[in-house]
Amino acid sequence: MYMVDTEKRVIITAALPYSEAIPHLGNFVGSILPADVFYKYSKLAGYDSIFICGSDQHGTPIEIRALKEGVEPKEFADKVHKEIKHILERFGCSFTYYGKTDSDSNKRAVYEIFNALYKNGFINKVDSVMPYCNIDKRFLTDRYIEGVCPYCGFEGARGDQCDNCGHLLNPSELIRPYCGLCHNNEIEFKKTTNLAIALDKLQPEILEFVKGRMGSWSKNAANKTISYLEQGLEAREITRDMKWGFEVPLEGYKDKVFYVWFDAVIGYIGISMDWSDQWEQYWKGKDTKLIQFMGKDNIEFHTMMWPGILIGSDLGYVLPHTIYAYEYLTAKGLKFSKSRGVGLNMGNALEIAGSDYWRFALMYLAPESSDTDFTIALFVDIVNKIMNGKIGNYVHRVLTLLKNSGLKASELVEDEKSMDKVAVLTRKYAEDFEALKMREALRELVAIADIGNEMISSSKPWELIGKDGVKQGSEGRAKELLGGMVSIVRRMGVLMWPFAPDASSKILKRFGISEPRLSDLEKPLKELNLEGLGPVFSKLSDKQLKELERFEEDS
RNA sequence: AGCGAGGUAGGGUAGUCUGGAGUGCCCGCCGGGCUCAUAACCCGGAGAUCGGUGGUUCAAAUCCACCCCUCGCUACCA
Repeated sequence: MYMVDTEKRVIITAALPYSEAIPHLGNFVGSILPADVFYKYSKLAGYDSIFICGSDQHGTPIEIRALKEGVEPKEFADKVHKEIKHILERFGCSFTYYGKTDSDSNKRAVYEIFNALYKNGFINKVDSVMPYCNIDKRFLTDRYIEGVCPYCGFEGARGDQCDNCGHLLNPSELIRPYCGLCHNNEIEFKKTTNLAIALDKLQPEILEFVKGRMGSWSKNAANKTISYLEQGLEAREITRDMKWGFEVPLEGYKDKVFYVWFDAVIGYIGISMDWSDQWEQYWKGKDTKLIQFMGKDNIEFHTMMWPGILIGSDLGYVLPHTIYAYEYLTAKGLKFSKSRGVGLNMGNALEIAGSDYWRFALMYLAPESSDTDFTIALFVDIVNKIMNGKIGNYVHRVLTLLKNSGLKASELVEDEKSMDKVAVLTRKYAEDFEALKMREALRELVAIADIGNEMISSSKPWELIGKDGVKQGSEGRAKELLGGMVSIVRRMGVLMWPFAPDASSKILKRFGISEPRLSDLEKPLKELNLEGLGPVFSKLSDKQLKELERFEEDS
């Protein structure tokens, strides 16, 4: 019935969270959550899919953060990695493997790819002059050199941008520059040579790749990429003068490390290597579809640089099939924060409400095509009205009716005709998913609940079924009505799994389903376990609301 | 400043590629119904100069031009 090619292998990835801090809800809904939801759908549909993600551990911010805390960067990054992994699991994410970029496997993958790029002639040397702090004995990235803004005279402008007037800056433009780390002014501009990937040489092949694939990309990713390509790509540096990272395996560059973006995108492969020996069947499989989710700030890395790396190294890895870049979930009137304790991050969100509530509400508002505001009022509405009122209440009232009727589920009759609308919505649900319109798919589920509730209202089953069973002579009618209603409960349980896995499992357990598949919907109803009936969802309590309000902006 | 995305009832969105009556959805609001269910559910209604101006067209939310506002990127944040 569902036109799914189960022979096809699928790799699903989400942009790797940077292991400096616990992601906030906006980060979560911008890549990992939709990726996880899509992965769960792919399992429902019967795809041979894997879901790969992990922590991005290198780069200057982590090195400096560790320095400040007086620990080794690796120790710091591994600690945060464990915290992120734990919180994502608590949010119901079912990664095939959640790894990290600072691993031996990823180092092997990076070296293999770098050596191939080098051999194939796509590695350039690039000379540049960079600020160097003679006290800290290190080169400073644009962010970590400060001084007076040449445009507005603001003291404390950073080398990349002035926070006061918004002007974009170069470090050399700063007046009276000083080191952003030790605040001394012993700055020297020194020459350094780094390695770069020759995206300019790879441009024709990247262009060809983009043209062939952009039909299945999100609009922002496709258009931005075309615009970049029209302007022409430049060589992009892949090494840095710092200690934390994978050292460059080339004579003359061994005191440098690979640039964090380079080993982060390759991390998708490196992390898969840590997962299983089967990794190659996926990454080098001819028919593998690579589907990648990310926030809009990550587009160019996935649409040009990453394909450029794969094309230039020519090692037989699959290129991205679908690139879906989410807009931002903004938090008007709410504090979304990455730093602990200050705002609503993934950790304290779970202390207020269970993961199902966040997953469902966030996907209901998922910023698929434009920035979307997340407010407490919206969250409360979605939980109380949609999840609790429509879906949870429907499940509960039908199962209660069934229990009161004393009828066995196996003797219920499903009236095909009354199920037509529901079947159409289920088909739309699958189509929405295939088109990555997951928010729409979730709305089909809500529409199914609407149909269920309407069926109950119009057929008035309480006239046939009392607390002590079905009224004399109404058994046939009761079996018909309950057949449709109960099968909708099962359907909602299955279709809800990607969005609210806990509640879904709770419902499906009654039907004896542990690994839901869309094909379960075609099976006749079996006996149900109606032990301990209770609400599937509940409304947010006053206590929960109070806790949420703590995260409202004071202004 | 350049490039990309977005601006649609009180709020949130779909529709825009491929022009055809302001067409749909969720919340809120108003009115009615129901009593199986969690003060839950169902039905009906009101509410929109489709960011602005100008243009093309028999016809524009949709196509073109210019302008305003929000977000992102601009190659050394990741």
